[in-house]
Amino acid sequence: MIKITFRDGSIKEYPQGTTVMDIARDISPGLARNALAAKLNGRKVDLTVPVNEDSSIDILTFDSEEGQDVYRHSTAHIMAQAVQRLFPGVKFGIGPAITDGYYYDFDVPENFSPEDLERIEEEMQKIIREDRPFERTEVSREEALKMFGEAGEIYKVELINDLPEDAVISCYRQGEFIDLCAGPHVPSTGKIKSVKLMNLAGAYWRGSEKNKMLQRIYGTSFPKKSLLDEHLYRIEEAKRRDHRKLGAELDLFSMQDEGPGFPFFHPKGMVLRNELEDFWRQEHKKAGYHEIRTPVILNRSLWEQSGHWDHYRENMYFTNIDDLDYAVKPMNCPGGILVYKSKLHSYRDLPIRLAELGLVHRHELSGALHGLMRVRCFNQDDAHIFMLPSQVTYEIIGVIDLIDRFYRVFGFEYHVELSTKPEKAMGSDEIWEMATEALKKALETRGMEYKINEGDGAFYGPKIDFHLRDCLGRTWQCGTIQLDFLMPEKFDLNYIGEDGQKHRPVMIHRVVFGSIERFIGILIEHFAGAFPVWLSPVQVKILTVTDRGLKYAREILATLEDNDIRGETDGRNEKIGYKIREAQLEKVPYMLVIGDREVENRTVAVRKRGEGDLGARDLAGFVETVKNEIAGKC
RNA sequence: GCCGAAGUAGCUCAGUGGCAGAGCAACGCACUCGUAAUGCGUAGGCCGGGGGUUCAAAUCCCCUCUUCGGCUCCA
Repeated sequence: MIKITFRDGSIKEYPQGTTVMDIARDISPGLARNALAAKLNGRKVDLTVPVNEDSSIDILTFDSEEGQDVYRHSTAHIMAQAVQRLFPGVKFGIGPAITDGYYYDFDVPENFSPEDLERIEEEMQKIIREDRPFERTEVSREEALKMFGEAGEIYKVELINDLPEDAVISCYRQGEFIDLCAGPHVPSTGKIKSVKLMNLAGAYWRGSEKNKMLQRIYGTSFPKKSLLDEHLYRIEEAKRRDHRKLGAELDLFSMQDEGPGFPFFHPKGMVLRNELEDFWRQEHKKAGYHEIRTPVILNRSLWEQSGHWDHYRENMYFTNIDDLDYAVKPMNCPGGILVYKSKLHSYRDLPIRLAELGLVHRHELSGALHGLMRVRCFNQDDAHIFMLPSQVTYEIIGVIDLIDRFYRVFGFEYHVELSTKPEKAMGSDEIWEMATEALKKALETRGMEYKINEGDGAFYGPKIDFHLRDCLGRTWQCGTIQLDFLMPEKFDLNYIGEDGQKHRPVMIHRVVFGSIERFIGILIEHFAGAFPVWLSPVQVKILTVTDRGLKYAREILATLEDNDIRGETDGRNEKIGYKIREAQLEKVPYMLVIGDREVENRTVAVRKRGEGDLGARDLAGFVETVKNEIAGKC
């Protein structure tokens, strides 16, 4: 007998050689039905493996991410099989599970069409109905190379050759289809219920543009139709909230052919933007920052000195003035540094926190542009903190607190990642080590959990990234804190210490919103355009029932304006239902319906977005309510 | 930048070689109306741009720009 330890810590005995499936069946028929694969002593395995020694077992179902991965990966194999049936001679790339689905890369002479996807999906249904078992075989490297080599599977051969010496090479077969695969897989193709092919895209073999472009088909699958429907609904919802669509509908901003990647902000977009910036200025003033503004175009020599010329040139724009080379700034730091250097500093002055809503330009690949989320010019809510080495941890914690305060106001949750030295980096390993440790220490002092991203830092220093989560569960990188021991060196920054000697300050680069443009894009999608009152371009819309209400409507508007409430009047000759519908589509938080009754009683009939008709009340009380909501950033 | 798709009225879209269309929006007129679309009428187009094929091009071919979906990159 062998002892099996379950996830909950309970232990049970089984005869040696009992399969994982048998064990699942023994626990409950329901679990056996839902079981997809298992983790045996932490290693993912098929349900068919026999257990020969005391082990811990975790049965994987669709409820866990790992279970979903197995499920989707098996679906990817089914898709590959379908493609092989319909397109003989296809060569296979890779076909992993990804968040919410899977993909498989194919090398086919002709590009797939949307109709092909339908055919492939139908063929997949057929394979599922055939309920073919997934069978695992382990082969030697030679056998594997021979098998895939003879089949002309050049990509698989490349993969096999790149496997480490000691790797166990396994293949999975379902029916006539066999694929190189580490597994595990669901027991049989019939286990897959609802499949859907989502879209089609080109993708380079191994992600390198030096390699051949393969055809990638994305798909997803779920054990229940209702789950698939829910997923499709979420995608629809994301589409419905697309900031590019809402941005046009709500007249916030536009993109023009004359400036690809350079957004145009319209009056209503500017209201939103200015609210964000006002809030930002208030908070930064409170946190001890001083605002500066530095030029957009600066001399080449500055960029050579900062290292951007060597490390960032491909993303920069250049110009020539009076026969001298200039660059359009892609970052604000050199400008901030020049401000610091413009006078002598005492250790008593430090830390100096210089904030700048700086307009930067970066040459992004044309294919990467995406609404406000990926643009070629944007405003960073930047700041550079110059400090004593002894102040580093305290300052970093201060920035973390500031960022935390901001995200709470918008109702965003977030997580933190720490990025370390990249390949293209300046400076010695020792400096990087020191800077990275300082960031870790700040995170740990504040008791924050974090994930490490090896090699993902900026070229001048390691960084902490803040990833916020929107209401659809998507994450966006916004805030970052980057520690920099290098720029102070390059620019020979110093301060006069207690000893009267020059010393080198340490520098932090940090942003909270990241890019104002992108943050606005995120807000649009997060709120589906229905902004909280304090951010709404129009906070109150006054709707007259007949033109007898016009005079009173103007009085109301004046009162709103006196109270710093953004109002608008709709006095057109239209039915009230029509005006309400329009204001509703504009997502205005409050409407005031003004008919004869209101004119007579000097009241306003309030209609609130999302709640409907709230009835009549006096104007002063309504103004108070709205003012309080604005002040409370509701 | 690369692969694929698309670009027709302000918006959403129809129009596959023979007179450029619809709905919504806009404008005009009538209706003075109570919580998500009143009716009638009018106007609106270099069919993204350039070149070519053709008696004839929104439509076929070439180039180019932009957008969209990906790859890649990142705030």
